[in-house]
Amino acid sequence: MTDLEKIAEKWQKKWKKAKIFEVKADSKKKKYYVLEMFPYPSGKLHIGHVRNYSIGDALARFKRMQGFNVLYPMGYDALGLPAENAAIKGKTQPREWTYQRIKEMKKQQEMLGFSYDWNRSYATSDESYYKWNQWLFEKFYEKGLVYKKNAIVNWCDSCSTVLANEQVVNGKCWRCKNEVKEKELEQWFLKITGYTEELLKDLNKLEHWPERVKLMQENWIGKSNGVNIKMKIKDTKEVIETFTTRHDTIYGMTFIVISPEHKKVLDWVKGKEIKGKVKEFIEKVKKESLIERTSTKRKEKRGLFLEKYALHPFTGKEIPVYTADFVLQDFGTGIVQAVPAHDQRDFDFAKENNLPIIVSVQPEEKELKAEEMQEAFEGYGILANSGEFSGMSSEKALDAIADKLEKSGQGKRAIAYKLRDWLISRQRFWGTPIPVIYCEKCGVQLVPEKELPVKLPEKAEFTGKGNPLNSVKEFAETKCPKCKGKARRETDTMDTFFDSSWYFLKYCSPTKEKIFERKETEYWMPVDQYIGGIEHAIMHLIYARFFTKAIRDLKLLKIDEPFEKLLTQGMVLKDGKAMSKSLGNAVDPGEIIEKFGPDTARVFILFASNPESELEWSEKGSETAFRFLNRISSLMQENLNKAKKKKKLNSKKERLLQSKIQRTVKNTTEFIEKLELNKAVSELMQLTNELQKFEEKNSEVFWSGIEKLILMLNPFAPHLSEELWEKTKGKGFSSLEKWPEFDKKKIDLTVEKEEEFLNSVKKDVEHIKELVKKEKTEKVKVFVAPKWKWKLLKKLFKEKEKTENKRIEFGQAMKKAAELEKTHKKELKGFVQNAVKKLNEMQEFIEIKEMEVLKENLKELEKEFEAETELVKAEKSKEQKAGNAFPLKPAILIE
RNA sequence: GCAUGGGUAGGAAAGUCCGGUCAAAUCCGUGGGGUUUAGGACCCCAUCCCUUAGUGGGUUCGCAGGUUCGAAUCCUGUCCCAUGCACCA
Repeated sequence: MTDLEKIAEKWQKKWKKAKIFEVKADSKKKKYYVLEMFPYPSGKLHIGHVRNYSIGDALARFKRMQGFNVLYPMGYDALGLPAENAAIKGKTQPREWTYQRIKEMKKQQEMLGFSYDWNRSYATSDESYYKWNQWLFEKFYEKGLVYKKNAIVNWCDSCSTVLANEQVVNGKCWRCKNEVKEKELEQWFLKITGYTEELLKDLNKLEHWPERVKLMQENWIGKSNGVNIKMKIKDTKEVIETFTTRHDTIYGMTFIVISPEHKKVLDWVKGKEIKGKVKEFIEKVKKESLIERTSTKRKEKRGLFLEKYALHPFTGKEIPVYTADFVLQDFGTGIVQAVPAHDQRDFDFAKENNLPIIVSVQPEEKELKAEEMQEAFEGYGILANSGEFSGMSSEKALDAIADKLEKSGQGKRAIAYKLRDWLISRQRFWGTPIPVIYCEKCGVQLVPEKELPVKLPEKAEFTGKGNPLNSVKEFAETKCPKCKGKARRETDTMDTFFDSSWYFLKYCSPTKEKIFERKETEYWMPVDQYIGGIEHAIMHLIYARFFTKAIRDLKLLKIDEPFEKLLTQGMVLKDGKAMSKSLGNAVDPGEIIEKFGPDTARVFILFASNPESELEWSEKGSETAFRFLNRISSLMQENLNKAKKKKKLNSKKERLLQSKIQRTVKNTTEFIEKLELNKAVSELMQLTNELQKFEEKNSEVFWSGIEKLILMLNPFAPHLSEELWEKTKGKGFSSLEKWPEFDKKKIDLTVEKEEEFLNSVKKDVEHIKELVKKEKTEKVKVFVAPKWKWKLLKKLFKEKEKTENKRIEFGQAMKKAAELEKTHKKELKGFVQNAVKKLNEMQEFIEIKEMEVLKENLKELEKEFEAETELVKAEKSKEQKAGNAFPLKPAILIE
């Protein structure tokens, strides 16, 4: 309601004025760096943004209250296509459009009351930011981490630019979902493959990353251990190399497949009759979009015989060489040994082309016969038809065969990765200009450091065709920095993922003179908690890790990994579907803020679901949150007049409430620490209920509960927290208060457990009653026995069951008592005895004529069954090993 | 196909690591009552099924088995769902 809105505005102003969220590096203080993935400024805040920032702000506020020096910044990933598309559509320029959106977005963020240090904010489209993109590019160039090459690249028609491999999702453009084509172009690459091993290995260091993200990166890197095998081509001096991880099947090789893009293919068919056919085939493959080519739905494999034979390295047999579309150019060597018996793809191809099948690995269960096989056997087994290796297991053969290849110089162990170098050229305007000049005489020249940044022109024409930078003469035409002659500027710009690969470093020290102040940056880094969407699991998160390592190797920083903890938040759904503009089902968070204020929006979104799970949007949900906040508010304000004459009480109820308050403090703290914020809110709701039910609203406990509740509310509903804090205390900021600390001493276990315990006893008694009724007996014996004696008891009574018609059952109350006595020895001295007493008293309620309660009186029984003492001992040590506290339980004997 | 994470009351979502206090927190929804000019809001009670004044009984935590005196919780198998990867040799 407007009330909450007014409060929000009031406190946002106060915070700003008092500058309470501005921070400085201070080596004396413990730091904590909370970071959300910065947004692309599309203008309006999406509900997913609200969720993202509500999580981050809750943590930032929590850590701040715990006494940490908290860095919590916000910025804008402001370069990129949408601005340019807007320019094509309308009369605006990308710059104008972008900064307008940033303004709008920032306003909304401020309305929500996030505790950012706005002083450190920037946009990647600021010249003072992208200057350092260019600077880094040059440093990387000098280090050999940047290179230009002619390559087959992924081309998106609708974005009219190339894409990195990471940006191709299922053969489609990650942004516009258009099908991606192959195109041959000269482009700039970053040598991320120089860090493949480290990127893979260091995943182990990331203990606090979600397993699935690490797994996705691992898969993306795609390491395969295998061998490269050299094979001579018959009647020539040529040697080709195949890569395989299954060299144990080498004797099953019946043909070779080379990828259609491989240079050798055209070489080989030169001047031959099949040339035409082969060329046609290659063209066909190239024209196919990636999605068609890699579809698993298509089973048939297309290929051609190249009229060449390779010689088997061990047997010297002639092996025909084919080219086929199922072999990829850029994995391994682009050539594979085909073993139809043990690889499904090879099997399919062999069947279609009538190629022989040789079984070289036999599974253990049955014997394979080549003629009868319906599918390939891809498992490990025992080698057959494999010369000297026949009879060996696959596992052993892998090593033995690799050894033999290496010794004979016919091959060596090799590792292949799926990860390729990162293509960063983009044929677009609104990106960081690549600081390179092409001179006819001097070739590729870097723009001298002093001349950085290479600025984007103020204006350009956006026709939607080609890169607008090409048509800006002042930009494209330049002089060679070396010979001062006529030269042309690189008009490709950088992939915007370049910008976001190091932006978290810039927040640490917003200086303009350097890329960053080392000392400050090293103080703040690494990011302690990073929060963002799962969609960046590979692209952004692997690039950022790569940059951090590369920057370390430039000796600019000493940090290996940028993000200590990672939380990947779930999506916000409506009717089970992701919300999106294109589906037209997006909820505007602005409406809720207007209706209920920012606190409500935040509490609702945090309470509705665990941050990692998906969140189902509901209209009612925000009302709940709103009511909850109002309830706290009125609970406090209605009783404010009673606060002055606080009474000290010492009733059981009061002690129970005190315990409850402490439990809430403990649980809430732990939940926020684990970022299980929905549970934290639930805890606060429970405490609110308890406080409301508590009758003595003028008591000290009640008010200490209220105070703690208000403080613990700050991370979730900061404005209301401040308002209520001011009302109780008269001054100050709750945001600057100390987070309530759990005080074990204030928990009154005795009282707390009493009821619980009595209930247990009651249950046991009731159980006894029931048994009595069923068994129609009038006599009951209750033994209180350690658990390790149960086995014995059981045996004992099994006998009696037969001979004397007696039964045994086990209760639980005494166990409870015993456990408590053990873990809380001092507080609960004599609890067990009490329990026994209670149990005796309970007899009154049971219509049993005779009931004995005996504690550990089993010695006599043991004597009766002396042979069983060994059993008892064994059970006892087993229990103790398992660390069971004090497994004392009553055994009930019915006679 | 491979990998990971899940399946809990009308809905969302705790509890599962560490078995007994679990017919199972919390929130919504639904029903009843109080307050209110009405609506809303607020407060109280109920909400798996049968039964009672309190109470008692029955059936539940995807499905099927197993371990145990005792299983939502441990073990085995199985089905379903979500996400990611996928002609990677």
